[in-house]
Amino acid sequence: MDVMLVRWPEEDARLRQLRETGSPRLLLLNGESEPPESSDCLEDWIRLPADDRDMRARVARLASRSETQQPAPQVDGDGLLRYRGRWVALSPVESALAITLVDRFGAVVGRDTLARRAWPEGTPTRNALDVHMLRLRRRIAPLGVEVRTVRSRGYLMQAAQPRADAQ
Amino acid sequence: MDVMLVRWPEEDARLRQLRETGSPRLLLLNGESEPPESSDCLEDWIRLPADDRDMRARVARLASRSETQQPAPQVDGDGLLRYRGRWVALSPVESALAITLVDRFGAVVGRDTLARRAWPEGTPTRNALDVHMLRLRRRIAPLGVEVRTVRSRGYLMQAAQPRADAQ
DNA sequence: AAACACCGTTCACCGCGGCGAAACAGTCGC
DNA sequence: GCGACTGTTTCGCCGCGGTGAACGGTGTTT
Repeated sequence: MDVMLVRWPEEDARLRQLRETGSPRLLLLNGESEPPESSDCLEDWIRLPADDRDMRARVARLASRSETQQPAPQVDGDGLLRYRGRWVALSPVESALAITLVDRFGAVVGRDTLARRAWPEGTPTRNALDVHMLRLRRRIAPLGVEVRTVRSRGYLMQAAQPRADAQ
Repeated sequence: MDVMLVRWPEEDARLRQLRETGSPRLLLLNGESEPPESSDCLEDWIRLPADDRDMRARVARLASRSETQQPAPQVDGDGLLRYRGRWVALSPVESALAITLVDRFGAVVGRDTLARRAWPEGTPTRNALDVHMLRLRRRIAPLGVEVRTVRSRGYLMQAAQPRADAQ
């Protein structure tokens, strides 16, 4: 993942967004600004004007860290979906769906596969899966994970992409 | 844990030792030295001569990281729950519950497990556990420790986190 | 182009049960 | 007797699973 450069404190809004999505970021401090207090391992800062080698070294270090971080969420035995140090509790049905999606993280999982995992005895209604996918989406959104629809194919879980219409 | 200051590259031997033990460390680069390549979250560096605020900020960040990476409280033989240098006294029942939760710090512990530890002879009532969990929560809150409910699965003890619903 | 079927999203609602929380009461130790 | 500890009752919220319905986009048929 690319390391984002953020002017600080000018681009505070952008910084918050990057923190949400867990993107590695290097803050470029202007003049006499106080360094930020975050202890996040994917955040670093440097004071301008900066030596070019120093900046490259810090960018490289952030990039290395973001690579060694496990990119896929995990669902533990207690129905907790963990991602980047945070977690949310899932309901039993949501767990079954999430386990299947995490298992093929980044790839499409068919609706029939999901339905069989969630209801081995048979799907209740046509709508049931959709509703539970909606609930799962909202539940995991705060973690920066999203479920995308692939029409007539199924669903795909991935790290949340920054919204294009973000304002 | 205290952050160690290391002159670099002069004190290279000492740096290796600190890396071995996992101590948080700040490298003080002399003149034109190349920055080190470690991506360890408990290692940082700064080029001399350095602004005093900048150095304090980096030391504080390393200290914060080293603390949050070993966040498990302890319950001693006298029913004292200790965390980050502070403590609170627990009642016998609360101790039994806290010991079980600390043992699986950060993971879910089932209600039945907790009930068996607290009352080996048999649980008094359904609600007894709830009430004691409520009391334990209030007791340990001042230390920055919280017990989260995972519905229909059990309870989970962890370092108190800023409320996620505040936005 | 208009009509249509298909697919997926979202909302409102219901029944059930787990859990939170307050209030009260009993017990024990100092 | 006072305070800490424990257990019980009661009330009520809210999470969960399921259902029906309204809405909208898409591709196909006429």
